[in-house]
Amino acid sequence: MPVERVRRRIPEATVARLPVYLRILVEQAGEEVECISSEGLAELAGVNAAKVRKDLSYLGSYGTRGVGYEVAFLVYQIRRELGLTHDWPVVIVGAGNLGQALAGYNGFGERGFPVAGIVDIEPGKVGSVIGGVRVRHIDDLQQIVQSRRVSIGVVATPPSAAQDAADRLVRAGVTSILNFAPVVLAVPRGISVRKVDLAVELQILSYYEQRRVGVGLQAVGSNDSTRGASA
Amino acid sequence: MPVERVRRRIPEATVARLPVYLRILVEQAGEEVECISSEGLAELAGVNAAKVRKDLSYLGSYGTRGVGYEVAFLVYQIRRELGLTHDWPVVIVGAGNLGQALAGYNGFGERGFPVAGIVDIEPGKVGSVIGGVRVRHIDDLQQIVQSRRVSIGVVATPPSAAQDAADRLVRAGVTSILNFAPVVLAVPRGISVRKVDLAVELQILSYYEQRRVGVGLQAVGSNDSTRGASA
DNA sequence: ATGCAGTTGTGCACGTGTTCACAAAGCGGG
DNA sequence: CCCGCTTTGTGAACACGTGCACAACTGCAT
Ligand SMILES: NC(=O)c1ccc[n+]([C@@H]2O[C@H](COP(=O)([O-])OP(=O)(O)OC[C@H]3O[C@@H](n4cnc5c(N)ncnc54)[C@H](O)[C@@H]3O)[C@@H](O)[C@H]2O)c1
Ligand SMILES: NC(=O)c1ccc[n+]([C@@H]2O[C@H](COP(=O)([O-])OP(=O)(O)OC[C@H]3O[C@@H](n4cnc5c(N)ncnc54)[C@H](O)[C@@H]3O)[C@@H](O)[C@H]2O)c1
Repeated sequence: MPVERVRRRIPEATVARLPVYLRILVEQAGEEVECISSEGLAELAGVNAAKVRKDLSYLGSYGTRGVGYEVAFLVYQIRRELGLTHDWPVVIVGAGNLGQALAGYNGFGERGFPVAGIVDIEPGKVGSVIGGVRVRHIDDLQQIVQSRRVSIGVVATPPSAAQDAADRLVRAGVTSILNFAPVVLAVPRGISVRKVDLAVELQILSYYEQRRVGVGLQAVGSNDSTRGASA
Repeated sequence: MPVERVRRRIPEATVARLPVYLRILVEQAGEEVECISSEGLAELAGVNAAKVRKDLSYLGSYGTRGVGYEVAFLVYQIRRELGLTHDWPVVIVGAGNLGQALAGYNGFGERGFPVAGIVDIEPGKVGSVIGGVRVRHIDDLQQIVQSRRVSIGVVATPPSAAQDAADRLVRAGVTSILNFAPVVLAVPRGISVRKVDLAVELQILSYYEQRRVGVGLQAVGSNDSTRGASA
């Protein structure tokens, strides 16, 4: 039979949870667990079991009634759906405090996002080696992106330079951006942007902290991570 | 008239956007802008104008029809609502790559989240000074939390130690946790947890990147940052 | 005064996401 | 081979979030 090609669109909320399931499943596989129920996975992911089943049902009917899901197979399916069947090299712009921490972090490469390069505008930063990658000048950005076929860029510059960094990334050919600078980036249509803003996170905590007058009565919230990606 | 005390509950999605508005408004105030319309603010925040108005309406009716919102006043109101009228000292657990980057980052203190302390379990790490803060042993955690009245803790340990770090934070008296480790933390009811997971962000980008077969037709998505806080 | 241009605040309809509840289906034991 | 136990997959109801559209209101010009 022909491989199904009309990929169903997966709800954004589900896309944001699949990586969490994936990590848990990989961990379970490492512990020789071969099969897991939606209930079990839900427990480990801190979400509702029905949600797990519905999420997984977007991938296809890969469970076995009365039994559960085969861990290894699910891992494969989620990887495939998330596009993790091959590596996605990333380029980091800004070799400061944060950029260095990111470049020196092995977790990225391990998860299929090797650091193809890190660039900075400051000549003084160029040349030093972080996590096995040499810092290069930002003028080399396009060359790095094209030669290494990079489609994901990380912005780790000061806020004032973030838009410039994003512009350069887009011009160099990057189509997805992960932004750590606390600014709203303007990008052309079709470019995906996701933002990680620690100050915002803290301020949200502050809000709930401040309301902690009576008892903790807030909804369990389940840490979903729904944010818009892509434009 | 008595000051209104029955605080309306603000929708989570709105709470997540208020910090963004706040930052923009503070910036505008710095540029001598005294008044801004929902349209103008929406443009800068990259969202719909009606959404801005609805969000702000949860704070009260602080706009002037035909004119807009007074920037300074809005800043004050959002700060008040988010509980940013006073500082929230934070304690960082794990003085590794990331913990050091965080401790050395001034942006936190500037935004009202001074680093009250950073602790590690490794005796070798204890004693060094990062961003003006001396790394202390994790056994001092409770003392730091209580003497400095810390209610927010940051987990920056390896994944395997994250649950332990969270447990210690809770035992020490912290009621909100910002977790950088890629694990789902279990915490008692009433403790707020927010997670920042870079690998998840990259995997979400990967999903949309992979689907980029035809044209970029995905919804604009607007970067909201809605995640569950608190348990 | 009155009119007009501009902008807010919100009712309403719509779309998305969550959860319940249950029929359908697999499995193992007798 | 059938029965009862278990768990999936999903329809339907509900909750939540978004955006349109417009009445209500402000301030200014005449
Ligand atoms: N350090 C943290 O823990 C932390 C936490 C939260 C957010 N952030 C945000 O991350 C960003 C980076 O923070 P940081 O602490 O690494 O800052 P940093 O000042 O240490 O580093 C910024 C680097 O970017 C480089 N740069 C400046 N303009 C550039 C340009 N146009 N192109 C390329 N490179 C350029 C600078 O030379 C510098 O090396 C900031 O926006 C900050 O607000 C950092
Ligand atoms: N470095 C990054 O850029 C980055 C990016 C994304 C996610 N993360 C995550 O952030 C976390 C920290 O990363 P890192 O690169 O700083 O790791 P790291 O290994 O450099 O630092 C971890 C630190 O935690 C300390 N520690 C270990 N167990 C502890 C315990 N029980 N109590 C207190 N301290 C303990 C260690 O001594 C070490 O100093 C990890 O979970 C990692 O997955 C890091």
